[in-house]
Amino acid sequence: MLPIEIKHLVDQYIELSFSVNKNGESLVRDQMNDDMTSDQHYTLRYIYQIKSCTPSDLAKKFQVKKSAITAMVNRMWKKGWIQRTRDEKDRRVVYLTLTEEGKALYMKTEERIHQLVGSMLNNFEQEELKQFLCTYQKLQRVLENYKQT
Amino acid sequence: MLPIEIKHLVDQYIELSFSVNKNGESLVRDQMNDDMTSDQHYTLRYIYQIKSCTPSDLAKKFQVKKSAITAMVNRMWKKGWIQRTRDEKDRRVVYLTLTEEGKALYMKTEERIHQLVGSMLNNFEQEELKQFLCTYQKLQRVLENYKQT
DNA sequence: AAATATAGTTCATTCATTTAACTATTAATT
DNA sequence: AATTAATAGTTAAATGAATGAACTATATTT
Repeated sequence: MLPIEIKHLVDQYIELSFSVNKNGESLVRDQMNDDMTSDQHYTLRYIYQIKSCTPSDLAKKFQVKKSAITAMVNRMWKKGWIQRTRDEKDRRVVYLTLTEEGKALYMKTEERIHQLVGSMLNNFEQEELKQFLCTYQKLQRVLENYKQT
Repeated sequence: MLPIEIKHLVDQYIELSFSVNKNGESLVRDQMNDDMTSDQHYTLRYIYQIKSCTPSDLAKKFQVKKSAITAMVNRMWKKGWIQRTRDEKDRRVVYLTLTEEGKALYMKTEERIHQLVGSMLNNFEQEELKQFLCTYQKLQRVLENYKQT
C-alpha cells in the first residue's frame, strides 16, 4: 500500500472512531435513567453477564486502576444495585454481584439500548453487517495483543 | 432477518464497540504526554484541522454542554495551548485557535498515534479495511440522523 | 423601546481517574 | 517456622470532565 494511502485510511479511522463513539455514547446516555451513567450501566452489564466478578476483573475490563473501581462500586453500592461478599477461602478477594434491584434496572435499560442499536443496525444489509462485525472482531483481537506488548 | 439473529448481531456490536473503545482509548492515552488527556488531544486535533472554531462548535462536536467546553478550554488555555479572540462584528462570539506551542504538541502526539493506528491497521488487507471503513462511515451518518430525531 | 434569543461564563455538585500510602491476607524463601 | 514477597482491595488527596441553573453581554425580533 502506498504510504499516502495508508495515511488517509488511518485518518479516516481516527475520525470515524471519534465521532461514532461520541455520538453513540450520547445516544446511549439518552436511554438511561438520570441517576445512572454509561460506565455504571456497562458495569451492571458485565456483572450481569458473568454473574459474579472481582474488582480486579472490572479494572482489567475497563482498563482503569483498581481504586477507580472501588469508587465506582461504592457509588453503585450506595444506590443498592451491587453487593459485596468476601471469598471464604482467600479472604483478600471480594465478589461483586447484582442485587435484584440492580438486575431489574439493568434489564430495563438494556432493553431500551437494544431497541436503539437494533433500529440503527436495521439500516444495513445482513451481509454487510456481518462482514463489518467480523472485521471489528479482528480489530478487537489486534488491540488485545497490543495491550500485552 | 430472524429476530433472534438480529439480537445476536446487536449483542455482538454492543460488546465489540465497548471493548474496542476501552482498549483503544487506553492505548491512545499511552501515546500522550502525562500533562495531556485524550479529550484535550481531540480538542487540539479538531481546532488544528479547522484552524479556528467557537466553543459552541466544540460542544456540538463533543456532544457536551457549553459549560463543559469552557472548563476544558480554560485548562488548555492555562497550559498555553489555546488562544481566545473575540469576533469584532458579533462580540458574543469567541474564536479558539492553537498557539504555536499547541500546534507543536498536537503534531508530536498525533504522529505517535498515527504510528500506533497505522501499525494496527496493517494487520488488514486493503480491501477488507476499505469495506470496513465504508460501513463505519454509513454508521456515522445513521448516528447523525438519530441525533436530530 | 421592550422582549426574546444567542454565545459564553461562573458556580456548585457529582462522577471518574490516578498516584501513593495503607490494611489484610496469602504465597514464597531462607 | 519465621521472615519476606506478592496480591486484593481500600483510602485519601488531587485533577479532569460533565451537568444544570443563574448570570453577563450582545444581537435580533416584534
